[in-house]
Amino acid sequence: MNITEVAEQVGLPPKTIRYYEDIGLIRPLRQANGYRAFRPSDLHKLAFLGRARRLGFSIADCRALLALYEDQSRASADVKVLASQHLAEIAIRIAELEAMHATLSDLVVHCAGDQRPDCPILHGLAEKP
Amino acid sequence: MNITEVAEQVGLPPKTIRYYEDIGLIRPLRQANGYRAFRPSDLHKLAFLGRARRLGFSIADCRALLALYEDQSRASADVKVLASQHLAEIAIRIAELEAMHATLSDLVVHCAGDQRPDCPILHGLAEKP
DNA sequence: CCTTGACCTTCCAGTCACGGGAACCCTTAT
DNA sequence: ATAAGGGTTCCCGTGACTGGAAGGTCAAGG
Repeated sequence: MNITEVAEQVGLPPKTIRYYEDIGLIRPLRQANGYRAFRPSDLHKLAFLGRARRLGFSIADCRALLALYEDQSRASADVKVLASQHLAEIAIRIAELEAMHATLSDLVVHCAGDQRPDCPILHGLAEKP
Repeated sequence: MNITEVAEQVGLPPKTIRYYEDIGLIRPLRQANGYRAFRPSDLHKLAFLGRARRLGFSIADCRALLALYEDQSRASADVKVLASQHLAEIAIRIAELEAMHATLSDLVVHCAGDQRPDCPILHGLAEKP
């Protein structure tokens, strides 16, 4: 199975798969012609990585999660700590974005949006503390 | 007024101020010794930029907003379009993060977080569609 | 006058997680 | 034999800075 087909199966671009090999997240074998030879375990890891990335985990987190995934003697507590920290970061980012949204929404609502130059949005950006 | 004091007044690091000059957002004058000479208008622009950035506008957006801010014959409609688009992007990012949060939260809740290796979080990352 | 320390300057490298594109090799079909 | 469509490596660019090195400037103290 060549890289493009693997890419389709796991839902990651070929470039990303090569990059993941570069940084040591996967270590596929090689065929005689130099092409990568992906084992089922490589496919599983890639799919795992794809799902973790889609949940917003950083590459560093993914590396740690993958190590836990591979380690049959892991403690689920270790996984839960990682995931909980990430969950907290997501919550913070949501709160920050909601604050931005509220402030900007306020400004936008009060802007006439016509041909006149007077604009509460620019006023807000220029003058508020 | 030297760059550090300006930085404190407008709430941006000196490095960022130099960077903003680099990319042409501000054009402070120079003193005889080569130090930057900031006019009040430079301070206003920097404060404006700081607030726009804190609302999540990209540098490209900030450049456009600054141009509108400087243009006395602008139409507030142009500002409103920019701000509304950004608002929509913020909303999308919030939705994405909330989806991640919901999924991950589900996984975390079902994880015992003890010394045993069995972990629903890893199961979820490994097996779900 | 000299030095010290705290400024300022420019420039280069690194961040994060890839994506684009060049230059070249391999396989398959015509 | 060649053309199309894989694959490979390698290098550069992204956004918005941040850190750090090398060197110029300034005010105060001995």
